[in-house]
Amino acid sequence: MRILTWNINSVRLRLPLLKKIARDCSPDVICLQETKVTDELFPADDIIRMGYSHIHINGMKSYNGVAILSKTPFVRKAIHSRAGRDDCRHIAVQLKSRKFKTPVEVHNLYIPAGGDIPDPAQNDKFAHKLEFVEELGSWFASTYKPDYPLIALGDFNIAPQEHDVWSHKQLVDVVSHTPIEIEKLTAMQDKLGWQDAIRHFVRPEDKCYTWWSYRNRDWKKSNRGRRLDHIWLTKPLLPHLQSHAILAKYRDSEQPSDHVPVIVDVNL
DNA sequence: ATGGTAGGTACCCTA
Repeated sequence: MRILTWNINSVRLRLPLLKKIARDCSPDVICLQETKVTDELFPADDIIRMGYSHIHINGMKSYNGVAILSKTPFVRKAIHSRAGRDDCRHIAVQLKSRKFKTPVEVHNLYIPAGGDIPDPAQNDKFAHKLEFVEELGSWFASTYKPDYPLIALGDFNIAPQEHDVWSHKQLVDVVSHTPIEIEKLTAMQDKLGWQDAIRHFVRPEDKCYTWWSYRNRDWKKSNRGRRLDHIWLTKPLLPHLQSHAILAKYRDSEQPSDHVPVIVDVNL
């Protein structure tokens, strides 16, 4: 089973690129963030014609929005509110599995970016981000056991490790890489024993990015990236993890997203 | 130290 996650930054604008990516690497399940569209205006017909006839969406006007597109049917679908808001940042589906008695659950997450000032007292958006991660961690820990087969993926808007950013020293006070966010994300990870599927393949001393700002003249030349997009698995899935890919070449597309797709192959 | 670009929407917000 090939699973792809991508912050698409407008599904309507980037539908042609989504079609190309789907043709190029034929994922079984596609998880999108920042679709920026209401469910009524979601381009479902095009996506069904691409072969993804099972669609679970939760979108709103202008901001946020998540979608899961699948070639195979869902056992169940869910929409979750986080931090007291219905702002379309967390949906989940269950997929049938031959390896496990229970279905495998996929959680598609768009964690708040958190604004510019890394102080929850001064910046409501940063306070919201911290609250979101904390609540999400408690919810996962109280809802599931560590031996349940779960996948959590999406745009986490946090680059936790030193080599998940181009300069640890220069970004230590920049939202996405501050100690407080990393502490919250790591606490969430530890509560359920989540395994970082990408770092399973990429050594901690090797730089690894999934996002390059639009605000650089030449993203490749300056290479000031961050690893904001993640795929996590609970421990029972780890022996079935086959491979990964970070599709950085799509950052060079015409009208690219600032994020690139991330893929894992898991034997389900 | 600053401002750089992109998308959606409605003349400004979020990233």
